[in-house]
Amino acid sequence: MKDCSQCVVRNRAICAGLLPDELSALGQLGRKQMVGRGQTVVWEGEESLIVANVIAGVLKVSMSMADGREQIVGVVFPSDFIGRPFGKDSPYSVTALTDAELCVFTRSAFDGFSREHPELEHKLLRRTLEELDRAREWMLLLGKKSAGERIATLLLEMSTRLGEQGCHADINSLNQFDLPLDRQQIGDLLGLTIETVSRQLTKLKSQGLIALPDRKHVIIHDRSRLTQLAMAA
Amino acid sequence: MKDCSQCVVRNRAICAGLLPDELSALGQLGRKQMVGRGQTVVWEGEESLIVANVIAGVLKVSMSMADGREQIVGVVFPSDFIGRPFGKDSPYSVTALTDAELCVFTRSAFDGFSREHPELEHKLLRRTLEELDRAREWMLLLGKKSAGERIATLLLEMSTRLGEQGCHADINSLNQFDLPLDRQQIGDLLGLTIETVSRQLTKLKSQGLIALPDRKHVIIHDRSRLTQLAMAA
DNA sequence: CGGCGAGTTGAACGTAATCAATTGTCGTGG
DNA sequence: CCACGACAATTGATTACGTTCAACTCGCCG
Repeated sequence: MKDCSQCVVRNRAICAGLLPDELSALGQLGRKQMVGRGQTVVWEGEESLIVANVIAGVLKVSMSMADGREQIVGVVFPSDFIGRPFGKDSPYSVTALTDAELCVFTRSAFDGFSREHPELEHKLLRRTLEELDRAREWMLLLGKKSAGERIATLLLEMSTRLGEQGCHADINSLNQFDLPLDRQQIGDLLGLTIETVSRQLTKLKSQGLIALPDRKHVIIHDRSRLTQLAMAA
Repeated sequence: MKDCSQCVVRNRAICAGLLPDELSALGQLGRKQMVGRGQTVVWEGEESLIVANVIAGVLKVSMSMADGREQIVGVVFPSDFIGRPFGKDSPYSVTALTDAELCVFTRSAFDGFSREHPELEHKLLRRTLEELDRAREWMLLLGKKSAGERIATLLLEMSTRLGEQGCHADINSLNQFDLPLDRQQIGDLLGLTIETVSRQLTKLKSQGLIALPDRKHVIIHDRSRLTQLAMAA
């Protein structure tokens, strides 16, 4: 990779905070890679060969059962880190939900580099702790929330996480976004079927809390009521 | 704390691998604390004041909703690490399921120490990555598995995690253990009600796969069939 | 205009939740 | 040692939520 100093996620990814010479050394190890929507870059159960920073796009992290049932266990956005460092095999797959751009490292090179650069490991630790918090929050959703609560939670979560991306000229952009997931994927993320997802979305629409101009676009009209719905019956 | 060199979890906890002088410096910061069954040492939503290594006993990590619904998002055993470093508030509670013994640090002291000792942070990172793997595995369970599959998975998971504890003279100890959870807690961990937990256990018993001599004790008779049950319909 | 895939809507079903009653277990005190 | 009370667990009957199966609609592209 030529130059990290112009990277669009340089201030938010785990590379942030590295000294200039450290950054250029890391840059030598990485290469940019474009991945198309639907393309899988890490395979569940396979040897963990690569890790990467997400520069652009949205990807899903998923696990599946022998008979094909699939659970999405994470959604990653620009500046997030993907892959499983320090482990022989990857316990999950990573697949692009939109066209995406990655900054890819071989796992062995990254593992070695990070052991020699505590600041990088520290950033990675913080990120992993945050990811664990999110995973546990989602366990609460999957274990205890009703279908309606799940959908409301998803919309709010997507709103904030997509919102963290750019700096927003207007507040409205928080309440208006494109879902990077289709109905099946929403179901796989929430532990519901497409039919239930569809019905719950229709319900929210008919209650006037949201609008759905097209299949991907969401407009949140009543954020506070949606928040109430997300947290209690 | 006097002396880490005699600690029963010294080879397995994150302290393992520290140099002797590092270890004694860390030991100065920690103190042993006994906690009784049912006692909570970290509160969800409160300031994250302490972190700790588990020396003995079993504890649950849990999150709850405004109306009281509770989800257990983790179960921790001796040598495991608890608490939320590098974060103002703890997003979850930690409560003893059995009488337990902890090696407690103030979070601020631990945060500072670990930033100066990359080896410690590295161990913590590996552990956090493993915990994240487990959380995601559990998301698959909560999102996609049937009640029967969940119970089978739990029994196997408990068997192996309790088994990692001691070195076993005989193989049978893997197939025979005491559940540190009551039925309500099993329900809160699996996203089921006590009644469903009870019915599924009774079913496994009547099929001869397991025996339940008393409320806590479990004997696994047919491990392979239980494994099959845990993974597919 | 036709056909295909994604999404929505409807009807019937099934799994687990809920409500309710009973049994079992453990700790305490007679 | 047994009787008692309190709580945990089991079992049964009913309900409800989400799933499943199926038909239909919409938008898009050839």
